[in-house]
Amino acid sequence: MTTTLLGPAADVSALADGLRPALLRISRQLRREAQPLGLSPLDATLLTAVAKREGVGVSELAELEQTSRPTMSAHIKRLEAAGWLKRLPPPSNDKRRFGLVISASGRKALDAVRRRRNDWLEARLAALDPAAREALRQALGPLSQIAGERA
Amino acid sequence: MTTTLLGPAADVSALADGLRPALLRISRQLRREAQPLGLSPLDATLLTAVAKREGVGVSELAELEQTSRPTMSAHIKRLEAAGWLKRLPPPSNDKRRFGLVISASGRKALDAVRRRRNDWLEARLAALDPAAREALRQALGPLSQIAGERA
DNA sequence: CAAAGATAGTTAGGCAACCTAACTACCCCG
DNA sequence: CGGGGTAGTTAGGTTGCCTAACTATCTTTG
Repeated sequence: MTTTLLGPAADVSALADGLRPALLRISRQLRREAQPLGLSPLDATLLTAVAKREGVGVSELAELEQTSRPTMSAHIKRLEAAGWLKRLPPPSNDKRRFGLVISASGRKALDAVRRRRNDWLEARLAALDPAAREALRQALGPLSQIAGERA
Repeated sequence: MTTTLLGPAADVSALADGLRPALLRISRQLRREAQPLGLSPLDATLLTAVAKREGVGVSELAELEQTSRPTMSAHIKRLEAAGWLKRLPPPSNDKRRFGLVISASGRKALDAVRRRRNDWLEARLAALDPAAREALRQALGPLSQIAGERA
């Protein structure tokens, strides 16, 4: 608790300094594990997001995932080419936008990834003792908040 | 606690599924904030690592930071060009390796970044309520462990 | 109701951080 | 002193991200 003597600002600063390298390193590993025959962590995240909001549009999804529209457009193109999601013609009468939905094979790929236990992050989590995992579970809310995740 | 009914494996799996998107999104933001006139989060992390182990070599640093040697080599080159660190001639008699040390201006840049409070992560942390920050503080150890950080 | 402006999505061009393979230069051991 | 290992770099490619600029389609409004 020595840090609190310096006031909340120093406290936050120290926490940020501790979190930054850990987060950078973890995400490096996370992005690295592109299973040759499965979904990358990013793909899985995007498919999950689409599954959660069937019929979402590219722009809306970009905003949810906090990327630019062109970036999301490219991801969608890739995922569509892989057959993991489909574009439905306009849900409204607006001919500019499509509704994105996960395809049957996308859902299958997602389930397969979830069933398989050879994932880097899962392996790391499994290696921790239960108290450490509980601490992470408690931190999940705040982390999501920092990430700016909306329902 | 419903998840625990499915056993520890499902538990870990659910935690991983929750953490993955949050971590990916946070790191996206983190990597984005390249302050035009200061250190990027990556640069700050690397300089700190070098400062913590004066005289470290490129390979050793690569291993510590969990990147390939060429990747680290390139970072070092960039940081050296920016004047933030220096290579000392061999600390031993081994002419293959150099000892890396942070320069005066590197240390100054690091201090300046720490003093400035306009950092993305710090701002996000400051916006959380104290309990959430405490949860993150508790999670810092486990996160560092996942990241494979060594002393 | 047509022109002007706003919005959905794409294309084009670039950058940063990563990787593997292959190379140079050096060390050390038998 | 020759051969195998190690430190570091070079070369070449991938991924994920960005901004600017464009097309096509609404929507507003004078």
